[in-house]
Amino acid sequence: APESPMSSSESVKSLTELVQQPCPAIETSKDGKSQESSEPPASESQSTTPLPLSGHSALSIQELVAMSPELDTYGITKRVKEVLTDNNLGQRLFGETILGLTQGSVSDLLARPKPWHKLSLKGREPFVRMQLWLNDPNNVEKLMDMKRMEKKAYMKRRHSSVSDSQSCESSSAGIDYSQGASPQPQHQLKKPRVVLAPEEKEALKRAYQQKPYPSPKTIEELATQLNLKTSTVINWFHNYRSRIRRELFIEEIQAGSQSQAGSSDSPSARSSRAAHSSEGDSCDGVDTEGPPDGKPSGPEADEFSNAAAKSQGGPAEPALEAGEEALRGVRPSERAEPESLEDTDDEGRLRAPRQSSPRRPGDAPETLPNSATEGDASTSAASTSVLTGESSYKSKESSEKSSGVPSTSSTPAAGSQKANSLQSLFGFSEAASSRNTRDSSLRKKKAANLNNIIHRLEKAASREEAVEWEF
DNA sequence: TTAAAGTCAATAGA
DNA sequence: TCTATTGACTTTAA
Repeated sequence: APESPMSSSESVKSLTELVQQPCPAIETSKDGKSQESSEPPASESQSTTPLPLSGHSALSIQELVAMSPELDTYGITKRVKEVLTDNNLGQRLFGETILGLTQGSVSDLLARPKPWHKLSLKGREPFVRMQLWLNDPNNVEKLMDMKRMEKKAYMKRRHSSVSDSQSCESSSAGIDYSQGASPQPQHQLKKPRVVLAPEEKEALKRAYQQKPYPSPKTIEELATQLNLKTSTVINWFHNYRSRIRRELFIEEIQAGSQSQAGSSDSPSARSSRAAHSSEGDSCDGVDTEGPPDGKPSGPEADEFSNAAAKSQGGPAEPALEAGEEALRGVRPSERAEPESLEDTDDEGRLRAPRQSSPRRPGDAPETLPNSATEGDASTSAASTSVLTGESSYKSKESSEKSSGVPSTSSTPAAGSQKANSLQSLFGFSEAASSRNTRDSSLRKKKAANLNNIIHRLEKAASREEAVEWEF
């Protein structure tokens, strides 16, 4: 792969400046950086990928990351996207050669960058690499070269394979994933990807709205009713929570950047209600960023759950419990194989439409997803509510959150601090988002924080451990 | 142990 | 082809 190590000595200092240019990439004089000087020093940290790392070799990427000043992740990704598109460079190439990430990861990263302070050391690495790359005056050129080389290699392979078998020596670009492993017994080892049907997703989202952190029991119920593996449901919740969270991050950033105008009203002052953008219900979930220390933020149970509870008469939780109760009987253990139940679906409980998906292999036959156990239809009042959904959406507003929660972080004190840092980082103030659309999401954030606190409290309580809460 | 964070990699769409 | 999405897996923290 290409290398462009800069003289280590300089790297240290230049790095800081390097890494912090917020603006137009490049321009940094061609000076020291970017000269392909040393290269062998594979460097100490083995873990580090032998990527270009634009210059420098004495320092491992981790070290660079560690000493890197705060970076504007959003700005960086924005610039990277520009440069890539302007030069017709693909994410795959960029990701593999510059970041050491796959295309999908790059796409995700560029589309939904998390704010610097929310990133772990590991998570900051790609951003530092991007910044270094942006500052490399020859960045585009190098990538273009890579592209050419790849193409050449591809052609070569193409030809040779024609006559002969296939000597896949991939391009020097390093695209050859050495999938060592066993060549032949590789068949069935791969299990097909599970693809959740829209209805299933909907059901899960609804469940999430009611309970972002479902109990194992609830998870079991969901899995059973949707005829999914428990692990799939668990994974789904994990993924959804984290994705919702990121969604929020960028929403905030964008809100801030576009509403520079206004406002300084405290987040809590929010009032107008606005419809929430996101697709249908999905995004609602909105969690929030958690406390500075990376705490998770709360689920957003807020609007929906509350609303649901209210509209349906009855607190969501209780209802849920009831539902669980009702569903009891379903074995919460291994359900690797879906026990498809013969029982049909009662009224529309949650329908897990089988047909549409390529579904998992060992999956159960076609029957419809069961409704929980038998008597269920009604029994699971809660589950019904959870799964059927209706309830929730509607009356979202019924409850105006108690406003007391300090935005963004679970602790007021920390909250303000955080707000500040956010502002400086992204140039916006939370307050700014008080505008309509953003409004609701911020409200949700607050609610999320509340929920988060509650969640943690419950957790602590269940453990009977002493926890110090600073609110 | 649990949840979050970070990624991979399959796959859907354009 | 390329990018976006997303279920699953791995690593890291608490």
